[in-house]
Amino acid sequence: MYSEKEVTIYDIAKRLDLSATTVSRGLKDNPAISKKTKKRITDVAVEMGYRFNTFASNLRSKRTNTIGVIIPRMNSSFMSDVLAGMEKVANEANYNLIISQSLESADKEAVNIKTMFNNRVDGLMVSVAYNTNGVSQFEMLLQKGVPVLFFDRTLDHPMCPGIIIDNQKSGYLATRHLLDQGCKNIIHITGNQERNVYSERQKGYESALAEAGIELNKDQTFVTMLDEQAGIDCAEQILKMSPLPDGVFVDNDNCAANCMMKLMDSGIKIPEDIAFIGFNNDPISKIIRPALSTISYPGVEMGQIAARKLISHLNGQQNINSTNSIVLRSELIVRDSSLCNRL
Amino acid sequence: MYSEKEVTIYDIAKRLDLSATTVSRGLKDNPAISKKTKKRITDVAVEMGYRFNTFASNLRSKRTNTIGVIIPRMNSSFMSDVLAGMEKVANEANYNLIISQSLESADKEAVNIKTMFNNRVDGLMVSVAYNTNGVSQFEMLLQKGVPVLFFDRTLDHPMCPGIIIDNQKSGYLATRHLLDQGCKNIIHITGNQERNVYSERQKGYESALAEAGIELNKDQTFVTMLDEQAGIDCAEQILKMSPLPDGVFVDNDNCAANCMMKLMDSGIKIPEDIAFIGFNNDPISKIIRPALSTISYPGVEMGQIAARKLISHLNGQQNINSTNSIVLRSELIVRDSSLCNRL
DNA sequence: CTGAAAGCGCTAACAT
DNA sequence: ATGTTAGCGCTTTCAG
Repeated sequence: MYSEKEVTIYDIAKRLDLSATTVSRGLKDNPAISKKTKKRITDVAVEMGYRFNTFASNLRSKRTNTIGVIIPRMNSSFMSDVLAGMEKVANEANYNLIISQSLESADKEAVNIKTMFNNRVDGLMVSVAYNTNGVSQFEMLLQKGVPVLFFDRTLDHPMCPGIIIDNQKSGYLATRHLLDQGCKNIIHITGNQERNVYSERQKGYESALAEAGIELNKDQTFVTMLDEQAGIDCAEQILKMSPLPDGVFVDNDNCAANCMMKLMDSGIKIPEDIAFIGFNNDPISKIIRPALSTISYPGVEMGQIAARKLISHLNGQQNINSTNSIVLRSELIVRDSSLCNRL
Repeated sequence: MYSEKEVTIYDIAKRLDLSATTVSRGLKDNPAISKKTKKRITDVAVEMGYRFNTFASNLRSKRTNTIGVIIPRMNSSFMSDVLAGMEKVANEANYNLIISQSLESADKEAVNIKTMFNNRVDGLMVSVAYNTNGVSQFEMLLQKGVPVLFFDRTLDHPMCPGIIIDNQKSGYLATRHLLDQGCKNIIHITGNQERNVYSERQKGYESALAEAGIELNKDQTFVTMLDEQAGIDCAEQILKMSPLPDGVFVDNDNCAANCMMKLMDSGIKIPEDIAFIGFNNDPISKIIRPALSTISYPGVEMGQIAARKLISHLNGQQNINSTNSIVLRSELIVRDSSLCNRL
């Protein structure tokens, strides 16, 4: 595989007439080594083209300084923000990140967990797939003392904290905003109710309706995959409804945008006929016309907090198990798609 | 760190009164082991809670079965497709992927390359950052015989093939399409001309203008970061131009969409006043109104081909150095944003 | 501040 | 079809 022979700390040691131990320490800013020796070591290391062997180190020290991350997909601006936040904190604390996608499949997620397990990650941060069922797949990690932390889409487990937003309140705020605009017949396009993020938002939707004295109608909650196709399909369903709804709350901006455009292409006026609000504050919400009202939540911060929490546990500064969940702030952003003012 | 003591192949060997070698082979589908023994081994392994130690294996075998991927960002639908393609091929060939983002920074990219190097990736696939300069940062890998392959945003190096589309032709097609619609005063919003993807598209733009007998005007080429802000900034610049351009070709759909919306917000009619065409066939191009004409290119396929190429080299089936580049098909997609028909 | 010795868990090479 | 031996390159432990 490799054309040149690898340089080891023994080669450096021989050259400098030192022991391998000293070289190892010198390469690592160990305080027991004098500045002078340290400099000689690093200089020769560079000169000889030495590269650190992570495997030997990990094998010996039984620590990998690696944190695993499993997410449904990386192609959303929210996830991209989360990862950026995690990476920053991890890098600063000298941890590497291994990132893998479940592509919304519980099976693929289970494989990813296993791979992370075999790769001996020091800890794991997960936002679970659409159809994940139960938490048993994490037991092997927990039994070996590998901490697991959930963010955004969480599971309930006494050992695993979750970093979340208040989805119920956000769902309430979104629905309440439509009600305040005079909507009386509001659809909620949501996802698998096993996922906290969607069931909580549904609860918020329901409580806002209840507060306004509007009876809950099960046909007005659409459980979907929340992808582009779902947006289009929902639009078609909505067009068949009679009377038409006068407001739509969608748990994902991308899905909302697709739904909205399809309706507009069919002659529906937004927000005059139907008011819209999405979720995530994805860049797309600012670009479409009418601009999409939405709920904003802080991806970068969520990633940073998750990583910080996990790393402080790994470093023994703070036990993760004492935390149940950390709730971040979310915010209603009003744009044209919901400003119908029917009152 | 770990609460239980790790089970090794020696533990399994002792329990079954076999040698560690046999256990190692049995765990690996080595044909030299009888089915019966194999089954006994795997059963006991599961029972004892054995987990394979990647580090010991890598240390000994000097192979990691890991391929590194460095990309500018993962938050685009194109990159997401590329990664999905790579992951599929890699998984099937029993390779793992380590993915990292340069966030368009050459410095961060250099750090990533170093990390990949230390992690002893068997090979590396890279789409370079916006401002990457030269190829020297890859030399350390190449010197150790680690193959490097570029995709989409490539660098010129005799040892490193590139998987690309014909950017010049695509730029030509986009510009030519605007010309065919009767545009005579066409802006090209592009990126760093050191990047093949942008300089080639610029060449295509220039050749289409030349063919139409239109003189090239340097002020009509905007070199930008091609992000959302750039789209807005360009719109502001365009509004100050006199006469206004009648066509805009943008090297990125997201930037194009932002530019277009800003212009429309300022009263410009698209495509009547200014025709627009983007690049990438990002989902956003289908959602905005008018729908954005664009150039489509196959992300999943690009990822698959890149991974296949690299892996067949690693497996010794095909030498990578004999290939200079592989060019995939790209395609003009006409939507409403460019249908002005001024002829 | 530095060193000697041992061993992390696996697999390659060479037996049998 | 299975076993023996040795060693991958590092860090830990104990000793100076």
